[in-house]
Amino acid sequence: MKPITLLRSRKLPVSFYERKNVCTVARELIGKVIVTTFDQVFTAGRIVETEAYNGPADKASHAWNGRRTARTEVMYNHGGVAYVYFCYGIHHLFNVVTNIADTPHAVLVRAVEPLYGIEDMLIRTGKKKADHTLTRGPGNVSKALGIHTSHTGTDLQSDRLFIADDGFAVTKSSILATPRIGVDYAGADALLPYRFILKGNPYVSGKKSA
DNA sequence: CTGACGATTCACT
DNA sequence: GTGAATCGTCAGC
Repeated sequence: MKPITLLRSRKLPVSFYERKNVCTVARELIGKVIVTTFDQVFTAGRIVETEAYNGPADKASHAWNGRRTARTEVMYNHGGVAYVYFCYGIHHLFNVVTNIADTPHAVLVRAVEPLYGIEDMLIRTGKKKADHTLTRGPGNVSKALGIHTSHTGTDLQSDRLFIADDGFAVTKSSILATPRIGVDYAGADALLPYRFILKGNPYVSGKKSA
């Protein structure tokens, strides 16, 4: 079976995303495969780094204190849709909405390990060779996979953008929880261990994977 | 309408 | 380690 066909048959169900603990979803997304087929180009990568954003209670979240604006409206969907937004005038960041409708939780995908379509990722990013910087960091992930802010609100049961379980085994001890990156403004919430990484994977962003 | 700034990245010192 | 790039979003007037 072709990889794309196999992956399409193993999409994570809506029930995976609708669970109420956003950290559980963020942790379990480690090792799963994110797939895009925009413009007939098939690219996929294994998720090796995520961050959880715990809705109204989380000062680092766009939905902190119940903020609800045109941009964040997508987060109030039920779990299992994409939330993509534009940052620093340059970068598109890809998130997965979790929990039930009206509870604006989300998981940011910060890094993946390229699996398919590496040539196309090089074209999209303008890089010359496929090293660990290709899909390290949330801006690069979106760029390599061709994800754009226009994809915000996309249902992850779609064939064009989804996440699948290809059977890759991740042991609990190989996942590490650390504080999140770039959220110093969030005060005490910046210290919460809401970032999950696959220990030792070269695509994980930041300095040493501690 | 205006201004300040960000869930970042990359080139350069 | 430091700073520029670059523009949509949002709070405040």
